[in-house]
Amino acid sequence: MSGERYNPRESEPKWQKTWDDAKSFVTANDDPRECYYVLEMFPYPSGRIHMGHVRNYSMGDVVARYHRARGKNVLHPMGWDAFGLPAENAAIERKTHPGSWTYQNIEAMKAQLKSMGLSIDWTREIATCSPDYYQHQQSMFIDMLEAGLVTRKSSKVNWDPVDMTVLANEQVIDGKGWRSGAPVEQRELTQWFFKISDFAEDLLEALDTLTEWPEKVRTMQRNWIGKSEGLRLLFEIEPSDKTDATSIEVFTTRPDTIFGASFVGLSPDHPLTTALAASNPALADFVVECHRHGTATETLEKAEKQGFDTGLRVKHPVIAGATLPVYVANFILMDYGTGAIFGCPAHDQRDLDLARKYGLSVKPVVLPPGADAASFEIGNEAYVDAGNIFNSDFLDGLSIEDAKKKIAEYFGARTVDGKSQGQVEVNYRLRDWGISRQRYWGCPIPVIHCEVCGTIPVPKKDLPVKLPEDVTFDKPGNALDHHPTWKRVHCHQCGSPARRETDTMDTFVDSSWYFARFTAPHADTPTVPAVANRWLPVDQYIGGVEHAILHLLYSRFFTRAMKATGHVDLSEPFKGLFTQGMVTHETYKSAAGEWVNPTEILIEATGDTRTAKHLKTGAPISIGSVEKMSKSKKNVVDPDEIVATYGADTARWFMLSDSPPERDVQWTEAGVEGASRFQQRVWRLVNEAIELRDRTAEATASDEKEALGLRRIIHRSVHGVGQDIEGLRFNRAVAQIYELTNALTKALQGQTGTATRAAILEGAEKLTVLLSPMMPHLAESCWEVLGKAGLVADARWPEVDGAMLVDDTVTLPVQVNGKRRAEITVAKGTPAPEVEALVLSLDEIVRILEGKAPKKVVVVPDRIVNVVV
RNA sequence: GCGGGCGUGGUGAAACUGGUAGACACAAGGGACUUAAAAUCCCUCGGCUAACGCUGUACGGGUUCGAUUCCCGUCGCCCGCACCA
Repeated sequence: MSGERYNPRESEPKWQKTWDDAKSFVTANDDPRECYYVLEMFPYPSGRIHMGHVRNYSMGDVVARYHRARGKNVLHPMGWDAFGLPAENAAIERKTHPGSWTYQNIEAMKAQLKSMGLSIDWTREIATCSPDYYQHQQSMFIDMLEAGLVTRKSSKVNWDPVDMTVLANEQVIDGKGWRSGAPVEQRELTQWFFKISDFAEDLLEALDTLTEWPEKVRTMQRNWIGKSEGLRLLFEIEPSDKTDATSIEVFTTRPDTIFGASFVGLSPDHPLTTALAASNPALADFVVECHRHGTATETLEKAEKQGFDTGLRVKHPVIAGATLPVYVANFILMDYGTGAIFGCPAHDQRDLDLARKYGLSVKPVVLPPGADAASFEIGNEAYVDAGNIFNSDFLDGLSIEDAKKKIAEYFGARTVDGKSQGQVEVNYRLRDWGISRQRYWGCPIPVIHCEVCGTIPVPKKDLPVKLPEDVTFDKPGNALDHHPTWKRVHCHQCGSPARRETDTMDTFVDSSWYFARFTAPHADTPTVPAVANRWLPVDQYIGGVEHAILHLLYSRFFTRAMKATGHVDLSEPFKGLFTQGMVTHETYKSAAGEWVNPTEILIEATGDTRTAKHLKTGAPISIGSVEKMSKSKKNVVDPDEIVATYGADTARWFMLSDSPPERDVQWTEAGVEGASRFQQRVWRLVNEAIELRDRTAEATASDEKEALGLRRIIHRSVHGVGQDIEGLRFNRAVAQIYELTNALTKALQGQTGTATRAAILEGAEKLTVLLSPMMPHLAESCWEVLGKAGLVADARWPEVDGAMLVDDTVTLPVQVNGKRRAEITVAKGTPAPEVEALVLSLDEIVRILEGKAPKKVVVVPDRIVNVVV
């Protein structure tokens, strides 16, 4: 037995079947033990898993198996984020149905995930494209519609001309569609929206309660919500024949600078601009010009500030008799605040750029600390920092904060057009979540448009509104809309002809509640609240940081909306969040500059230099930088091949070793081989250890002491590995397991006594359990060899003997002036004066002191000694 | 520009609340076993030095008996947001 190498190809499928047959990972909702819910972000069924999945699911599986070993009732499900555009694209390319393509991919990926030996409860598997799932989403949509959490409104939307669909603001990155990469256009469409902005304040404030989330993600969400407090302020328009409007409302966060105002600015999309442009062709041209730049130019920041003088003037609200010009300016956004501002060039860079260009006045009203009020001037840079107000009549001398308060009170007490002139207001950058998508492969929005009754929800008894099967994709655009009959219905209320809504929901809706559905995946209601409330929030959620805003913010909103409609009784879906790093690999290029896959090349190393050549042609290949694995750079490694060659345990182990999980990890051939070697080492160790049982032992004097030392290491490892797994420091857990293995291997070589042999056997057994969350198949094989009953998958995490963690002696480093010169071993807790005396009698210290008395001796008991001379 | 993070050997990295810098692994070099290879085992491995030693955690200062860790400044890299009034 011991001579045989461990063969993962035989053993891994065997144990996977054993777990399946024993239903080892099926979780019962009525299990009374403490619950623990661990979830990895579910995958899009692209057809193949990649190394990023291997890393993600390995981490989740370690957490799941560890907590199961700690005696908890663990929920660890898996499903498929199965709606979305790639299926439609595949349908066009291959003339198949998006559904059949998707389900084939699911089968293929499921087989791959199963080969990884994950402790997943597959009885809870869900696919969001199944009516079993999306009917509940439709049902909740209706609940939310009735609760006033959904609206339909006409708005300017981001239109992706390649995917021919609408995108949410969050899905536009650098002016391009997040998926297609095409420059996004602006269009006016009637859309369905979730009223996420109603929850802006709550979503912002609750971030503080998410203490187990990375600070980075919380910051990103905070910025995205973008809260700003300011003042809505009315400017009176001087009577003019150009307009009937009597006032302009602006939003400002700097009302303290009102005395420095030199113009009022309007967005090119402001209603007043539109009205003025109707009778002013030059202004109309200017607006068109702004739009051209607004969408086509990516580098908005570099675009020059431009303005157009409308000829209107407004009364200066605090300087009697003064008036200000009204400009339309290209940098003012319609969808923030009121779409109008007042410009204070001295203290805002954009305003300053505009003022310099058109010769408007620049009057400083905030004096930097230490500056001289008489001589202070603004050059080409606006002053935006702290200071005291000056040049501002009744605000003079106040701090910015105090001036803001005072001026708000001042305007609050005055009226323009019968309204309060100034109102304190909080603004958010977060917009409502537009969910209409003009696509077939998504969850149908369950409403109809009746000629008589208007837009009304489909009755719940008629759900699901199923997607038609017989669709064609020969025309661009929405196949659902093109379907000859699907959308034609009769109103369930009045019987009049009606039209089904042909928009489907953004796929981010699907992923906003799947974690709740997993708690009762077969229920005939969206959730079973009592069950969901018991499992949720997810204790540990693990996934990529690329979802820091979109998915995580939507899920937080949706959970609140589900709470408002009685489907769950909590607000925050994810208690602990962990964002893992990417998997990277070296890149390779041929002389012709084409990317080459790692499997096609041969690397030769001589000393420290590595060269590569093509496996077949022998042509030289240049080794490039380390990049995220991607198809385009061909630096991908296929998990299937790795599992076939080395086994799943090796792949899992390597993905957990070396790099901290939140950082990127580099996939290397040498690294995998190291992991594979370790697998064999453990196998050999366990097999050799077991032979000790059959041999007679000799008694030696040092035996007891050696055994105790070994047992200390064993217990420290059990303790440390557990701590590291709980803290998700998998790389350190791995390092500790290496140390334990090294110690046991060494002990095995020299052992002679009974006690040491017993300790080695104890170590082999505990090592097996420590290993089981990471290399579960190997651990089962070792468990079997050790002759233990049952499965290690069901074994309890070893108890730590607290006495083994504390040593009764301690070795203190002895420093002289902060440099280590000697060490001294004393009983733990030896008082400082005693230690000092011992240290001063050390040969090394006596030699260095040369008879002189030390200036000072610092003794930190059980830690360190520092002699200062 | 704003916000956040990071900078430690040839490489990935450890170092708990300020207390022996480089655990653990990879790579490299040397040796043992072998007809040979693979596998395995042993040794070396931050820099300078023959050695005693000296020096070293991006760089420059500071606090401290003692700093990878705390503070100030500089440089570099990464990520997010970006005309948000």
